[in-house]
Amino acid sequence: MRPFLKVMKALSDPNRIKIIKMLQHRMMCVCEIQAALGIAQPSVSKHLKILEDAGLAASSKDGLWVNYHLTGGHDSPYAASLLGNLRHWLDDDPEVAKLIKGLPLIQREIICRK
Amino acid sequence: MRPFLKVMKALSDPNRIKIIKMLQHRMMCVCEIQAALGIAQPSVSKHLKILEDAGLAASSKDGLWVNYHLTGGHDSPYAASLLGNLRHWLDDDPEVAKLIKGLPLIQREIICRK
DNA sequence: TTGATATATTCCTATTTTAGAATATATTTG
DNA sequence: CAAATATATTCTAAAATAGGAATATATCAA
Repeated sequence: MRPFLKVMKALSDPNRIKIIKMLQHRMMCVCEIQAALGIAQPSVSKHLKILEDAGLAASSKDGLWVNYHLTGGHDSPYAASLLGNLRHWLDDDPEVAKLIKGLPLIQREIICRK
Repeated sequence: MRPFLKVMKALSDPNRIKIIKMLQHRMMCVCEIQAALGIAQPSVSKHLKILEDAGLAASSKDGLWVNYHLTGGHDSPYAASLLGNLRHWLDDDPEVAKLIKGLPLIQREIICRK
């Protein structure tokens, strides 16, 4: 039951759903996600940790950056199934659509690096 | 986004999942669910309301009793899909299995009617 | 090594969620 | 109509959640 509930809870927050929808298009580092969502950096890190714990996302370090990407849900059948559904769900949600449309403008070399 | 989140939130609570797993076997009234879960009656009513609002369950009155049953998810594609998955998911969860096994003993004529 | 930068963690606050007691509503029965 | 019963609603307290400020950690560059 626990792993199932973790996936459901992870998918119960709009910012985390937005993160997933963006990661469907490409991997992103924390500061890119922060810029896209317009929320504080620690909030982004915490959301990502919740997605990781649920088996929905994973990360790999690249120097200072930590790149996050979606998993295939190999650990969790629940994660696998929901990630599959979310592949097409919410594509026409206004907020999601706007985010995706603006995604090309979010580039770590421009957004980060003060 | 809102309807999707409603379904996810509705499925983020263990008692509500247990209710769904029981309703897969038969319709139940509030006092039967209360007896099965061992929680207060108002808590059951509130859980049921959340399941209804998400489009996962529906009710019909029969005298003093209110019978709850699962929907086909006709209002919500999210509800439909998740209900389909939950048809087999968590069947071997210990708590769920125990609940289902005890289901035949839960009969409104015996449980309710003081 | 020092300074700068990206990310994670801690701490605190505000909001939401859950649970149950008390109460209200509705329906059946006498 | 009055009593009994099943359910819903309200209210309050406890727990979980989300947010950001402050801080810690880690890596790169000079």
